[in-house]
Amino acid sequence: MTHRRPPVPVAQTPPQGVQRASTHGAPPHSPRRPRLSDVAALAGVDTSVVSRALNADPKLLVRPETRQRILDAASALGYRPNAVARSLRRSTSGVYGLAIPSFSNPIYAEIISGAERAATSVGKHLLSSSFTDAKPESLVEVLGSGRIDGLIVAGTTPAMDVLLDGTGEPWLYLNRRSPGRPRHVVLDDEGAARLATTHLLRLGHERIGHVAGPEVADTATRRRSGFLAALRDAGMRAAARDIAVADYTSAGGAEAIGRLLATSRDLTAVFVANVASAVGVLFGADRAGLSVPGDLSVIAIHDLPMAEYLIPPLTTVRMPLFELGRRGVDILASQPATADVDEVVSEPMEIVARASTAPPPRVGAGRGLATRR
Amino acid sequence: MTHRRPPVPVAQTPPQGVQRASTHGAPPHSPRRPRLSDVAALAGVDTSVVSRALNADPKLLVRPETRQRILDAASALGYRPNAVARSLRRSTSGVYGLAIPSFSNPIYAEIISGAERAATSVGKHLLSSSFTDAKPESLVEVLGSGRIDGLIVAGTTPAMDVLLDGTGEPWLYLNRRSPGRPRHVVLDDEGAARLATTHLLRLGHERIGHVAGPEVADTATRRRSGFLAALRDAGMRAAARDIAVADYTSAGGAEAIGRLLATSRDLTAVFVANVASAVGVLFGADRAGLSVPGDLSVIAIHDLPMAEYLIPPLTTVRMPLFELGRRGVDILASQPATADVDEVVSEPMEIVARASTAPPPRVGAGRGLATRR
DNA sequence: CTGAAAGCGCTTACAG
DNA sequence: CTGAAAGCGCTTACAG
Repeated sequence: MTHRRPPVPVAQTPPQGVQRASTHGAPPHSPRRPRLSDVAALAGVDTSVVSRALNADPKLLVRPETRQRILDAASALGYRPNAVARSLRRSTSGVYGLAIPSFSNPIYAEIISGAERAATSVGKHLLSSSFTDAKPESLVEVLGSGRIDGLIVAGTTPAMDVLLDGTGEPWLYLNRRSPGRPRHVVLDDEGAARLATTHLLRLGHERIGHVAGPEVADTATRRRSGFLAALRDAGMRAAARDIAVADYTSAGGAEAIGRLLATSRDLTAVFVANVASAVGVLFGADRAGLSVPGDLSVIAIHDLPMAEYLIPPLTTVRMPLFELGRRGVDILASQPATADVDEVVSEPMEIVARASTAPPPRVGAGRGLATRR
Repeated sequence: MTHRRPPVPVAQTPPQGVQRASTHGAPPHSPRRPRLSDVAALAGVDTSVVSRALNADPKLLVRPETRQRILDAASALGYRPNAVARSLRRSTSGVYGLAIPSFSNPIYAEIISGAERAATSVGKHLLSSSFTDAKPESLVEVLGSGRIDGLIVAGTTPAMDVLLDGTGEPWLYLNRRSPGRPRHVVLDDEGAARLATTHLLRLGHERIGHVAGPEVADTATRRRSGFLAALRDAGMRAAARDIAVADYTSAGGAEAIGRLLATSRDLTAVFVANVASAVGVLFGADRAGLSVPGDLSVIAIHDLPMAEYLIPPLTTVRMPLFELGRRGVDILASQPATADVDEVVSEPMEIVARASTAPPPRVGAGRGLATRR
């Protein structure tokens, strides 16, 4: 029987009772959880044979009837191996960890989903945690504690690659580059931004603004670069006032589009760095009396189930987030902790064209600039 | 794994090599992870003393200088206790698990956040997992494996309370009632629905519809009850055709409001079972040519950061989700696995009044039925 | 074919 | 004040 004690912090020690009363002669109908030795006793064999039989060790030569006796005994007792003991012995836990800043950003949902799928397919568990409360050191501590076999860190956080390296265990940044030795898988955010911007250019837009993500986010930097590069390739350039920095939230997006419209009144389209901001942009445009896409086209990075039901439905660039999570786990499982990893997920990104983008208003038609001035 | 064998007592002191070894060719020599015995050897004391010193065992009487030597040795070696060995010995892992159907539903983000906070404050970790891929049995297996000290199950899933009970470990349903012996903490979904409906009644609405959640969801049932009860209290009743069952998604919400408007043309308000559906309802109303709230008021359960930036901003009932997660962990930590738990989170719910609700259109004014068909 | 033994890295009652 | 010893529940090389 497992002893339930009051939760204690690391330092402790109420002088609790003995773990288990006596060494031998466990009561037959004890509520104690069955162990390997209970199965062995019931089957009349050694624990080592039980272990190998239950683990289907191919090197175990055992009489079919003995094997059956073992399996019967295990199921009669409801035996479930103690994963902790196994982990200690094998020095591998069968668990990968994934850490993100917060679960409230919906893009992580898809990443986790891909990571869980990959973990399942390599026979591991994936357990996730946010570190809003926990300091980065606590993540390092978990990775170094033997509890998990590897850690994926997604999203913007204080850099901790050096600390993580100190554990000797494999870890990986997802969609964020590691400053020191390369240990990351990223999406082609620059390409996605190019794709989005090019979509607007092809529709005929010539004055395109950008609602950017926060400066600290690596993804924001790459998306801004892609935006600028696409304009450059088209022989255009963006003025500094055509870019408003926001923070990947709806509130920030609403505020940023307000600034943009105030300073760059002739914009006919805006490329928004993420979908949450874009919700705010749609709102801000509406509040400013602009019709989307009649007066202003809006496109954003990342798709969401909800995007299709915004007013108007939002054109987005769908990114291979699921695949990103999957690759993360695959690499953890297949590459040594010391290997350099610098990979871009190759799955295609695609424009999900919805109603928020359209050709620019013809000059002189519709609201026209007058509306804004 | 050669690193397990060599008991060579070489004067190994160098703290972990943390340098960015340019791993080209020769794999960098990864020093074996320091164990308790390494610290003991360096400090010149027994492992048992080290253990007690590092764990700040109050019963340990040790000379200050010895204690300091131990702490110095531990930090010189970069010693990090092996949590697996500790778990095996203490038969407690210091980890709680939380399982949900999917991370893509944003309400879980807040629940997880509360649960993580509570776990931190009782000195435990909280690790989360979805079981979209994994079968319920795999959850049971994790709970029964000694890896975690308790499990919280949130959201609609196949019932597995009997299986969970079989592990002897504590578990808890969150916002979902257990069919057998009570082991759940819920929100007052019925009260929230009453609150929302009453809000509409107070605005003067007399024809109120309901976009419900899926029949299988316990929360959906409770919200529908609250809706009906509030109407009843006001001396009204809802016809069956005033309720459209959806599935907690935007797509379902859009579809449901379409059905509702087709059959109950005189509705002036709709109570939507969750916020994702409400996004679809706003969309569907707009598509049907109705203005919100001019023609139709919309209110939904659960608040979201995005709700404020929908068009129009959505009136919601904010639920104490954070507190729900927190209570879950608190109970896991404080109640025995055998205790009955049947609790409603007592923190207040509140109406977040935004622009999607208003008094009903005056008869003869506004769109009128003609607009609809 | 099956068993005995060592040991994974800790913690803790007990002895001195 | 500090150490020796047992043991948490497994796995696995080795022996018979």
